[in-house]
Amino acid sequence: MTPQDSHADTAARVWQGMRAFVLELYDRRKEAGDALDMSFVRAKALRYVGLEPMTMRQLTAILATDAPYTTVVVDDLERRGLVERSVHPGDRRVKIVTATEAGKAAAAVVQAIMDRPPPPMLDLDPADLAALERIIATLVGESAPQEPST
Amino acid sequence: MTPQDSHADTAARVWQGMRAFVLELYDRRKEAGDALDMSFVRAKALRYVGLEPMTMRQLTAILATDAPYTTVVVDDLERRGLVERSVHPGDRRVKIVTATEAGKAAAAVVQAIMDRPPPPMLDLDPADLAALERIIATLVGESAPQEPST
DNA sequence: CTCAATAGTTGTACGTCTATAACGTTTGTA
DNA sequence: TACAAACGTTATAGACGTACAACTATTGAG
Repeated sequence: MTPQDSHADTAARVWQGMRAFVLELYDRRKEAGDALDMSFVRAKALRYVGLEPMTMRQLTAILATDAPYTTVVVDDLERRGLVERSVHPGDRRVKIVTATEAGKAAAAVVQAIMDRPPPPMLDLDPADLAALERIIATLVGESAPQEPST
Repeated sequence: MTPQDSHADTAARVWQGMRAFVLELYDRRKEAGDALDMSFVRAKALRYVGLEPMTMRQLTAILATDAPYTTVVVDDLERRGLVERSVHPGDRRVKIVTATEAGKAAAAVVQAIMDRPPPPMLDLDPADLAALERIIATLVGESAPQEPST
């Protein structure tokens, strides 16, 4: 907060702090992968499929990869008995990926690791946490459309 | 905010929202790499070396990789004329990596891309932004020690 | 001086992810 | 019926990152 501190300067500083908090101090991606002995992309795929069955195409979009790699990932998860493929009733071209019971359990493990709030966040006093919740909701809500592509 | 909403539940929800904001909506790592036509790890290395010269060992710690890969990364940056190696005066085992002028310029590009605040953050009203700055400072400040290793 | 420890490099192997082309199957349309 | 489009798979090549072993040069302690 220097004398000439502009709104944009403050925003930049806040953004840097938030990035450091999420990416440097409490990035759980490695931990999630290690817990299931698989790469993070596979764990991420399983996490989403565990929430609800989806098509290969939808999964490809979530993983932000291409179709062939999604095949590889789902092949691997299927070999581990964590997901199953079935044909979409009504369009036999489409495959639906569903988590097995074991898959849902593993997905829940990933979810728990990712969602576990960092200690400093738990240490916030209730008023600050409530304020933060409201502001984060604003940020995320306003971001429905992805960032304009570069 | 359900009737039985606990502090921990709220924190978990806020954490998820913050993660989504940083990692899903405004992850700039790919953009940074593309801008310099190099992998993100190289861009990250350059960004830090651009701030201040450091030893290979320090750079290895920042990149969270091992020494051999740091050698590969610095070799590449050196081949591009973006950094230079020099011997540490006082300990000839140690090499100091310094950004050239071109390297500093490229580092600034990366820095600018990473630090550019997302539009929704700029759209916050000043009071909310100030509150957010204070809370983020608390979170990051309290996080000096890394998360207890798994 | 001797020797263990440190910093960095070289080489190798592997898992992971990206990207592209080609293919079979199925669908919907002309 | 013929044909273009969509969905998923197979195959391949290559960049990227991780991990480990072995090596040189240098330093500092005994």
